[in-house]
This record gives sequence, structure tokens and C-alpha cells, in this order.
Amino acid sequence: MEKVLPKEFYSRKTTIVAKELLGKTIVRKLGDIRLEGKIVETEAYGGKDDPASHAYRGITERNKVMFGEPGHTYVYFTYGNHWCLNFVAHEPSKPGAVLIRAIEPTTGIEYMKKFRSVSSLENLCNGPGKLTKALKIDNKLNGLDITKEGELYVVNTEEKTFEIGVSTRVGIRRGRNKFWRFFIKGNLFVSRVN
DNA sequence: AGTTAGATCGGCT
DNA sequence: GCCGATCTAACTC
Repeated sequence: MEKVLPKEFYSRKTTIVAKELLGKTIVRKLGDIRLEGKIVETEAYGGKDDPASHAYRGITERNKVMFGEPGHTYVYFTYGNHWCLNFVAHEPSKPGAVLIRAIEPTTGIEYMKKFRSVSSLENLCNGPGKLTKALKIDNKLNGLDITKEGELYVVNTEEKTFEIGVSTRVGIRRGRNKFWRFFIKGNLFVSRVN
């Protein structure tokens, strides 16, 4: 049996969860198709303390899941054609979510390539908009419980030792002073090197 | 190798 | 209206 990460895993400080998610495996089920990838890059987004976060200005129809139960997805649309995948993770009564920025594809690679119409493995999932397309993730998966074995969940894969890199976040205007981006050092599938 | 336009949705200083 | 937690394709150098 698989060890699905429980709700308690996500019920901690958002930055801690972002770091802890590195090396874990995302499982995406599409009927009989099974897609998997190892998380190699994440970013933490907070609440009132974080001007870069959607939750900064309080609760809205779009961001309300960031204020809800940890261990659910927050999927949103941006720049006209891109979906971004987040996992809700925070301490009680504080909003927060972890943006999945890159994964290393491990299972179902041929399907992912087809969904993205690219042939290069390195460029398959090395960016937030790319991995959602490869895994066929869109707003239908918003608010999904990822602590249960369903269409999408995260399993605790073998602990391997790796060095964690830390940097400022990517592609934001405000909140550039925070070092809330985490990635596996030296991993080929990280979206960019700082 | 590096830069730029275009795509085109939803939530707001 | 406008701008964003982006990516691709199509250009130029």
C-alpha cells in the first residue's frame, strides 16, 4: 500500500510544508492511466504577511480554499492560459498554500509528452504551467482532498538525502524579500537555477 | 542564446 | 480596464 501523506502533514507552517514536500511523489489517476512525478521545486505563499499571496487581501470566492482545510488543492488560472497547482498548508486560522513549481516525471512519461506535445524530458514538467498541462490538471480539481487515494494525491516516497536550495520566489512583483522558494539542489528538472 | 509578442481568464489597487 | 505566482512560438543576434 501507498503511504498517502495525511492531513497532519499539511497542518504546519507553510514554509515547513513547502520544504518537506520536496522528494515526495504526486500521483495523478486518469481512468486506467497513472501518472507520477517527484516534487523538486516549491514555493510558499502566506496570508496578511505576504503581499505576493492571493490570500493577502483577505478571503474571496477564488482563494477561499487557502483559508480552509489543509491537505486540499488550490488550482487557479493565470495569464490567460495557465493553471497553477497549490496544496493548502498552514497552521490553524492562518491561510497559506504551497505552489508546486516543478516535478521530475517518473511514471506515464509518454502520456505526459502527448498531453504537452513535446518530446523533451527535461522540459516536460519544469514549470508550474507545464506540469499542470502534463498531468491534465485544471479548475475541476480545485478544492480536492489530496489526503485520500483519488484522482490526485501525494505519497511519501523513499527518503533520499539531497541538499535543499533556498531562494526568493519567481515571477512576482511584491514580496521579493522573502526566501520562500525551495528546490532540490542539482536536480535537472528544477525550473531555473539561482 | 536571448528577447518579445501574444494568448485571453478572473479578480480586483 | 488592467494586470498577474506563465509558456510558447517566432523572431533577431
